[in-house]
Amino acid sequence: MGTPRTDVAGTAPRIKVARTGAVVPAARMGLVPLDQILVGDCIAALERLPAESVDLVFADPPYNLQLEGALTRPDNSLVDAVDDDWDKFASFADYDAFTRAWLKACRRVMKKNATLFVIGSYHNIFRVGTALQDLQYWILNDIVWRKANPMPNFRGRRFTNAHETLIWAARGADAKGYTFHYEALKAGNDDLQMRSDWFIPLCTGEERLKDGAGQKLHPTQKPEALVARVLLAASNPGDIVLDPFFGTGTTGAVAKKLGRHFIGVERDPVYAAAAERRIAAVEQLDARAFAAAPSKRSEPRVPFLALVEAGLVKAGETVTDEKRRFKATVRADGTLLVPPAVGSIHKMGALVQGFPSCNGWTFWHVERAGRLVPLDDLRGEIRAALAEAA
Amino acid sequence: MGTPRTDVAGTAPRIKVARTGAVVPAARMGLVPLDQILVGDCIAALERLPAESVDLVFADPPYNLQLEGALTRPDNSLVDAVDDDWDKFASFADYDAFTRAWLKACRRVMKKNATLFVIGSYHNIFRVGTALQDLQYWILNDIVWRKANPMPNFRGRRFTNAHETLIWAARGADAKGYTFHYEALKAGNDDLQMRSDWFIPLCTGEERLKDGAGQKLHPTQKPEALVARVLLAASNPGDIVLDPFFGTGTTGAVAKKLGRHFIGVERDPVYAAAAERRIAAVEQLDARAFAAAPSKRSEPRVPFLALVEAGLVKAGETVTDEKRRFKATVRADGTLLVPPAVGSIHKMGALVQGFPSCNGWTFWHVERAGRLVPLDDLRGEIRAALAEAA
DNA sequence: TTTATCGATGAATCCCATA
DNA sequence: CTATGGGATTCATCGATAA
Repeated sequence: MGTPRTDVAGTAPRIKVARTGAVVPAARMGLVPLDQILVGDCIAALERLPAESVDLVFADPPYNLQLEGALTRPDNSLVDAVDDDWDKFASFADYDAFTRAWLKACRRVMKKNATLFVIGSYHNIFRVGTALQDLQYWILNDIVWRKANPMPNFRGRRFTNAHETLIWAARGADAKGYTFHYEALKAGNDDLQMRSDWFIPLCTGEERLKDGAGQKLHPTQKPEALVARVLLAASNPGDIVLDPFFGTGTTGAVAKKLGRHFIGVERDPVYAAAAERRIAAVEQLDARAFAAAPSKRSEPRVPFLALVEAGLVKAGETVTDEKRRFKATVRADGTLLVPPAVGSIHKMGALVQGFPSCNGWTFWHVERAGRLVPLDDLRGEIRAALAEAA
Repeated sequence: MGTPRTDVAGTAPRIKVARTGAVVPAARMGLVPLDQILVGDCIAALERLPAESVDLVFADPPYNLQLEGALTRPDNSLVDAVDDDWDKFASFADYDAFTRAWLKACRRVMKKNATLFVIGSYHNIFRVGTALQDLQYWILNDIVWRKANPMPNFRGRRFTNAHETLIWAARGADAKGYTFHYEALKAGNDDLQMRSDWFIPLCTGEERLKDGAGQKLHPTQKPEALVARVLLAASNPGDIVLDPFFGTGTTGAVAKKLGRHFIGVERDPVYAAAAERRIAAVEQLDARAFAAAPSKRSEPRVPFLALVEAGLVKAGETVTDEKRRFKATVRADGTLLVPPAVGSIHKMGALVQGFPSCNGWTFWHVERAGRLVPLDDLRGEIRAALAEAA
């Protein structure tokens, strides 16, 4: 992981993974231990982090699988199921208490516009979702991870359990400013909106961490592609991503690759050590491969008046809609005249159509070289000139 | 619906839909009102049914959507939202109380090996799942209904909400003898196990019931294909299927088609009357047609992002056209960078050529073993892998 | 008659910076 | 805090209408 960094230069609290298994003291209050793994209890570690300090949470909590007895394949080979102690809870009440505790601790640490992803299966996700709602989180989507290659149902008594569910939630209903790279996701998806069902293969092969005996090191290692899509969708380069159930560090590896910071919390020092080795071997991608793409919403605002002042549209010129059903006259002050009304390009577009609102940039057109050109194209020329000057 | 039948021949309690809106007395205790609609409160009606009398429950309860303000499409048309009184609850606590009451009433009526399906969205399904578990139901699967044609996200602030969730649960963990037509489903699915994600279109067109003015009669009518798959999977001909939120009778129509009996409970006499007319017009299919219908398989759409996620193209890699006149950089989110522009492989192909459109799959190439390979070939590899996995 | 175009619509928790 | 107003935002499908 290289040199640990904090948000206060030169005062890094030197928190390191404890290969010995001892729980080391976490960050001193007020400091954010960037790109580090805190070994120890999840809730205690979270409580030591400063409030409102992380931009995104990715959580892969214990699923509370209620497996009774061993599961065998048709050839009588044993299915290596999740039977670890950390996945055992005495009752739903215990699981709920645990769930609410860590969700509450995460919420305190989240910045106002941070969001949280939790992944789970039908064993636990309903309890997680209920807890989220009860704790005033605001669900934005549930997302289905459709597995390309799920484990078949060997007994033939149920549908193949071919998916897991992620819940994406904001800190509250009023947190409207969360990060969502809508345009980039759409562009990467053949120019169609990214849907709530994601088709991604399991984590297998080389990506899957193995122990010395060639056995899988962690029973539920998630594919990097899944975590990458989460980080690309809902965080920016330089953001801080918290993973309270760090495991073997998939979140850390993806965060480093994509130029995000991470904070990992992991109880098991063996997993934490494996995660540290794994992340140390990861190289960050070329910054151009993950830099925030320019989105229309983030582009500089250009008032219509600027087009008139630049001479791209002349005062006194007529603008029309695409089908020439409506027209208006450009005034020297950057307003439009639709006799007797005068107002912005948006207000006048809305007025002539009888709509409550309208995007005047795309609605109104001017004739150039015998063709109708939307004002938006002329605005693009101004923006290009601005970008060149900068 | 023809002649009402009961499980005690000759003693039918003559319960009929009340077109007047009055709640008619339901079955006398001990009798099961087959193929009839009980008009009135769901829980009261269920409590009048004999214990352990139905084989399957399909429930489509209110979702508690909690919609505020109006939503308009980009063309300024208004989205016809679900704003009915029956979907309004004062709080999660109220919704939970309602949910637990009807689930408890259903459980009493279910035979020992009966199962129950509930459908919902992220607004309510987590609360339903939690209630199921708390009431000692045993979840067998959660199932994702992937919508072929969901409504888009018009504001670009979330993922397209393209699915709903069904929970399939047995009466208890000890109920091992439930009906599941594993072989039939597999045979109807190209000899592949039926997975937990189902791809089915919305209920539109002719199937959608309309009122006199041509408007949809019910705001949330479910597609028959969805209900048919449920009934074919988890019931036998002659079985009794209970739907406590009958609406316009999709469950009844499908049950009749497939030779199952139904019991419907519906509060709204207008919906109940429409359901009765609808079901009366349905004809039972030839018994040989009851076998699971084969599902349509369409060639999967593979977005460019999938190639990046699979590592077939690396983030940061350069792509060029066949004659190496233009180049672009692949980004981790599946977009291309042609500084300073970022967009889909198609948009960027069009941009560099100055064309209005371009097929990025055939235009852009990557170098492999010293030769330029079109992206389309790499997409072919993904498709081949998908076909092999299937 | 066939094909192209246009309009309508679906369980939706759907904007945000500035004053 | 609220109010204002600029301006950003859609996919698959079905049916009616036009060519």
